[in-house]
Amino acid sequence: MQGYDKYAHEPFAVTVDLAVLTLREGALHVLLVERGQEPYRGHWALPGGFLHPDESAERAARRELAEETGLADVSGLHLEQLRTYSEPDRDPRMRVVSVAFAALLPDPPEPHGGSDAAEARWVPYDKAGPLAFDHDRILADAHERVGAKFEYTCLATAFCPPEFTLGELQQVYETVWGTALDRPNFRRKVLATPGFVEAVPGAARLTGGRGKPAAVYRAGTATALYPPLLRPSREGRPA
Amino acid sequence: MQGYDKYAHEPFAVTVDLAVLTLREGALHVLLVERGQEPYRGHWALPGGFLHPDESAERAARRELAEETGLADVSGLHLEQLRTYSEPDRDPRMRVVSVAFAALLPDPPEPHGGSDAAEARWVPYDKAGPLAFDHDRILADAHERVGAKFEYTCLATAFCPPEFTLGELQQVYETVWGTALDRPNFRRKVLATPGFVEAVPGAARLTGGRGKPAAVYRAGTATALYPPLLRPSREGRPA
DNA sequence: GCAAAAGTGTTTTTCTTACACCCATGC
DNA sequence: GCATGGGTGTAAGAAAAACACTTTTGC
Repeated sequence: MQGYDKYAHEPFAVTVDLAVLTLREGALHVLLVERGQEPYRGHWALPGGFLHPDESAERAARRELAEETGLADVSGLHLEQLRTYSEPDRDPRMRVVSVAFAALLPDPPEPHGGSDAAEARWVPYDKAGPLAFDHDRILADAHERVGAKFEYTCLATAFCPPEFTLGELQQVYETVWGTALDRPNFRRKVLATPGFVEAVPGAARLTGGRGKPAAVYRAGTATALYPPLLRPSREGRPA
Repeated sequence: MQGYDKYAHEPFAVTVDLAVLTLREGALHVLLVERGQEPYRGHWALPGGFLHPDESAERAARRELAEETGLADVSGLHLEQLRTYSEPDRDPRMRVVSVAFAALLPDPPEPHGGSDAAEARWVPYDKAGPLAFDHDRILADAHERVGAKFEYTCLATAFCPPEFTLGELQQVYETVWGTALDRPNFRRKVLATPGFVEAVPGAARLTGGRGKPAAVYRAGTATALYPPLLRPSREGRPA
């Protein structure tokens, strides 16, 4: 941090990139925008943009998220800084350092209409083809991070609407992890963690058209999950 | 990522800040430098510096680490990106976005002599008084991150020299977590995880002057630790 | 009645925890 | 001998995993 003047005149552009994840019809989706200019014109990319002079990366991410999704109320949504991508050649035109975030939304908040000219769209995670820049890696990192945090935090409720059933919460886990979970054990685990969910007294909802109506819950106040709820598959888990 | 020109002329300075941690005489230490100029002249701060035009934040962090510690071989050392601090007012003079890293060294690699003019010194973690800028927070975040990663990765060996005993490895855990662990259980856990440590065949070392010589181990190839080795205290654990 | 989804119970196994105890060394 | 640190054994408890079974709804 000493030697301010030395390289102070080698400025960098600083951007945020957003991996906005949601669940639609039981599948993980990501918000992508189609690039309207070079480089990568016509390719899909993660939404994002430059930091304004007076805002932090977190604020910039929230602003971009609001702009891209058309949502005015993004205050309560989960936004998590992933890491910063700074390879010198990650943008062919100029030196761009990008602070990446993962954002979690309950269901499609709206089909969204971005304020930017470029088209934006929810795309199934698996079909989010080759993206522009290093966005494939950012997206993969976001998925991995979210999956890992599901193990030891109550983050999964961020994918759920204000009121949800345990079956829906379990589907969130199963979709993000890509594995099936045992329902009885999942129930017990969630209910045994104080503050993970809290029951909505009278409510009950019919989920699949058939079957017994399910009890309705709200997200609790707890953030940590102890003991953790570990993913079944050990293979291919990064450090 | 669209709209390159919009704010492209509001450049930011980009720096790296390093929370370099090591264990000396059973206590966690952090590498600090004394600032030779305003602001915070005379205060202690985390080492760091500006990104060069052609290097990534990771490379810059490694370069600064080598410069500050006087170590030529910092290639194998553990360097982990923490997060990026970008509050607009974090530096009173100009807009500086800083990518923070945590670095783990086995013992003092040397008393180190920095190439920079400012004095650098190992300081006990607890006595790392109020630091310049937001470095107190960065340091606390680094400690928390390292402690958390000890639970589910084999990271602790990064604090150990190439050859170490299980008692020494246990001390690493105890020092970073600030809690005592049960020796028999710790042993079993470590040895039950394939690839965490591997025995050095003939070797044995006398650790405390007295007592039975301990078997010597090397770091294994595994990175993940499954099942995890969870910290005993659940209180005050962040999300 | 049947299928589908929610919810309960139980058993087995695995992991954690808390100890008691033995071994090898320096003094 | 005895203090010190390394290493082994074991039994109780907690948690995870597997799976059988009941309940309530729509058709």
